[in-house]
Amino acid sequence: MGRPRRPLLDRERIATTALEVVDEQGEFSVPQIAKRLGVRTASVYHHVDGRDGIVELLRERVASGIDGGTLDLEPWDTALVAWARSYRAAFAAHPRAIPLLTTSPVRAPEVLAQYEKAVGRLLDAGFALSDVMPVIIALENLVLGSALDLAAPESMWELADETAAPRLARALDAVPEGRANQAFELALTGYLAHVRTLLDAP
Amino acid sequence: MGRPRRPLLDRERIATTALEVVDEQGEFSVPQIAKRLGVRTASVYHHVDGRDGIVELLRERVASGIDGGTLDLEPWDTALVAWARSYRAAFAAHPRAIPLLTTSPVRAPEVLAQYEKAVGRLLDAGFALSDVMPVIIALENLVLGSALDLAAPESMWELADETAAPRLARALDAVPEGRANQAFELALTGYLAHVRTLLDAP
DNA sequence: GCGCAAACCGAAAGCCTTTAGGTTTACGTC
DNA sequence: GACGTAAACCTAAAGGCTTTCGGTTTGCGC
Repeated sequence: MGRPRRPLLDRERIATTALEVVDEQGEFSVPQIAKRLGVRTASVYHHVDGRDGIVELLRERVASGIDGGTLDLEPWDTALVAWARSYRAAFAAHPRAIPLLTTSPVRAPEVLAQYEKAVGRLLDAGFALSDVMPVIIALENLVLGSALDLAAPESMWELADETAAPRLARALDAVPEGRANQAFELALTGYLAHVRTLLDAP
Repeated sequence: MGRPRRPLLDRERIATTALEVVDEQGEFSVPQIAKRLGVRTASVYHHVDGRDGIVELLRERVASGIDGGTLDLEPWDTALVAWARSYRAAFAAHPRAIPLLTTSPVRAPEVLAQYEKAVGRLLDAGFALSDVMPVIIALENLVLGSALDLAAPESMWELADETAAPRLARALDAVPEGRANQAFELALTGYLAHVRTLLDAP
């Protein structure tokens, strides 16, 4: 067949298709993506650094949904919380992709720029240099941990044997709607309150 | 060859070997485990429900490192924090296994019993029924998020281009030792402080 | 117009997971 | 103690996946 008049593939289309497949199935394979794009498997490898390269593409694509503009809000704590919510929302938009992405943190250039901005906001707010990274890493952990919760099937929270854990069963019944959001907001509130105290006590 | 005089395999040995492989390589395959046990690949399938069954075995094995006794400590908040630390420590003992396990929460019977106990402690402490699960889920998110951080290679935190993110680079330099622990403790402290306030404000 | 590089394809190696069917041994029952 | 059944291992094989290699055609710069 040879080279086509117009390219059939590029990294954008591969990323889009991969995310499509993952959204539907929770996994993906290179042949699956190739088939959807009407192309042979080997061709994909000309644009992407193997399967892991596609995962990295997914990571960047999903992370591009984070609104870095939130970090410009005033005051600094409003900015931090808004950023955390946007961070989590970006993952929440593709729940089935989350397990693939959380294995290593996002390190795409645009996201790194956001980290740089976040560090700046914290330093300007008066945080000690040695406190800044723990504060940010803790936030990242919070976001990723809560994101994983979104990826877990609802059935994980249905009890097989109610009599073995009666109080757990009652507690579960009491929280039907939006449990994931509620847990995230709870942790976020506590986090922020504690972070604020770091400013007063050097 | 036929059936051996003494069984060569059982779920215990499979779990132990799988964890061994994962600790070394960060992944595992059924043929790898079979080879280590001096057995053919197909034999493993007689004891375990496929590859996913082995993952579940790993989840249970790692979770068995959680000390449920911490939940008997007094007062309730001491118990909760000790449980969280033990929970995370169990994962930290096998960092390379974490990505395999965090995709869905631990739901082994013994761990479920711990959840039941945790619910009991919170109810006895006076928490509203509808607050209990969010409090516990948030704790779980905290633990899993921090565990993922342990699994990420250190190189993830080395900056390729320092000039592009000068303040981030400085902040990173200021936290060389035990950043993961520090972030976890920070989030845990904030979490607990906030959870305590739920008791006073109904 | 020519040459080089780009973009696709076919083929194949070497993994992996899983199942099906055979063979020998243990174990409970009569 | 004999016997049938089920357990525990095996060989074999299907079918999937990732990745690489070399071939073919086309676009593009000079």
